[in-house]
Order: sequence, then structure tokens, then C-alpha cells
Amino acid sequence: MAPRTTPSLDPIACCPPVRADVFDEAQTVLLANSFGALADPVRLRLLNYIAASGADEVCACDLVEPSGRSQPTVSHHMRILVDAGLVERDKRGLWVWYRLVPARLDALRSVLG
Amino acid sequence: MAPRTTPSLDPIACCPPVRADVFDEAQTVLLANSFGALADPVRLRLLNYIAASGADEVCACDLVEPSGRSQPTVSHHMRILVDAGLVERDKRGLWVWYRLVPARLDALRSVLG
DNA sequence: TCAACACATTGATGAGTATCGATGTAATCA
DNA sequence: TGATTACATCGATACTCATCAATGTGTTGA
Repeated sequence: MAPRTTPSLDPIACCPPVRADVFDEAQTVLLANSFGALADPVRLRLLNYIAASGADEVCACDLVEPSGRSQPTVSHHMRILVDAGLVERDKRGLWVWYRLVPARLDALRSVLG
Repeated sequence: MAPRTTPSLDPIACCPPVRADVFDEAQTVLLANSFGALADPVRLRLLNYIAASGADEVCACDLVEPSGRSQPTVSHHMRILVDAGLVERDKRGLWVWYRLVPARLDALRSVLG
């Protein structure tokens, strides 16, 4: 199985704006993957829920009910967000805590600029 | 078949930043669809190619070869970009011309802010 | 009216993905 | 050690999607 790491290319430094520069192939695939992580309503809701919580971190146990999906499905989606580098995962004791990676969101933002 | 129109919700006015406000269901689905249009390397390349061309418009006939895909596949991807509101389509004579919709890119950008 | 052209649509196929029940794993506590 | 808890993984299913050859559509020009 694929290791649960962020992509080997630096997702923050990799990509110039789509409207200005010419992408190389690696940049394009990496970016498509990143936007793919945002291309699901459940994942957008999860991101939005963490961001709007006001807290720096949100427990995984608090994501299942508002998402309206099963616990395995939420786990699946959070993994995709973590793999895309949009969210960080921190296990402490029995619980897993997630927090946004603002730099990654900023990087995607700048690609559209 | 679904009509080839932009979504009924105004994609520009619809969505507050993901990191600040709480999305409603319609916003979430619309945004996921928009990011989905960006979640393919071929479509990112097509967008990037139009933007980097320096011209305001690009002929569909000039998109097939650099994309490395067949003409029907390019037509398929351009349709997805048009449906997402990221690109406008203008048929003049035998040729079809595409141009970016900067306001739509800006809107998606602001969602990540 | 007809031939040629540019692009769209169809139809089929293979790959990817969202989903959940069942089960596995690891941490905590008694 | 054993029970409990929180989360991940597995396995299966249904669905979406990227792709292209073949064909359709509409426009131009002869």
C-alpha cells in the first residue's frame, strides 16, 4: 500500500499561478491531485468544519456525526486530506486530532491567482 | 442529457472562504464540482495552455496536439471546464474559441482564503 | 446541392472512487 | 491480563469518469 506521506514534490514551492506560467508535468499531476482532494462535498464539509470550529484542532470523533457518513468513510476522507497535505494528523492517546495546514491552502490559492 | 449551462447558483457570489464561514449544502456541492473541474491533469494543462498563450482566446484546434489527447477527449474536457464556468466558449464559423473566466478563478481563489 | 472541415456526441471499456459492514490495531484502564 | 474504546483497514458493491473509435452536426465554399 502507498505510504501515507505527502507527495515528494514540495507542494508549496512547486507551482506558479495557472494564469501566468507554464506547468511542467509533475506540477500538473500534483496540482490535479490536490484539487481532487477538494472535489468532494464531504471533504469540503470536513475541512470547513475544522476551520469553522474556532479551535486549532478537532478530534476525529467530532467529525463523524456532522458529516453524515460512517466512521470508516470519514477516516477514508481524512486520509485523503492528509495525503494531500491540507490537514495534519496527530494521534494522542486513543484520539486523533486534525488541524488545517494554512500554508497548503495558501499555496493552492496562489495557483489560481 | 444535462443542459450545458453553468450551475443555477451564482458561482461567484455563492461562497464564503472555507476557513472562515460555514458552508450550506448547496454551496458545498457546487464548490466540490468546481474543484472537480480542476482535479484532472489534462484539464489543468488546457487551462494553463490558454492562460499562458498570451492571447485572449485560443482555438479548440490548437488544444488537441499539446494536450496529447484525442479530439473527442479534449472536447469532453473543455465541456467540463465550460460547465464549471471556468472557461467561455465562442463558436465562430467552423472554429470554436475558448477564453478564461477570470472572475470564476478569482471566486475559487477567495474560497481558499 | 455536395464535399470538406471543425467540433460534438455516442457507445463501449477500463480505471478510479465513495460507501459501509465487518474486522483489525493500538491505547487506556481496571 | 482482559475489557473497552477510537480509529484504521479490509472486502465488496455501485457508481463515476477518462479515454477513444465511430459517427453525428452544422458551417463553409465550390
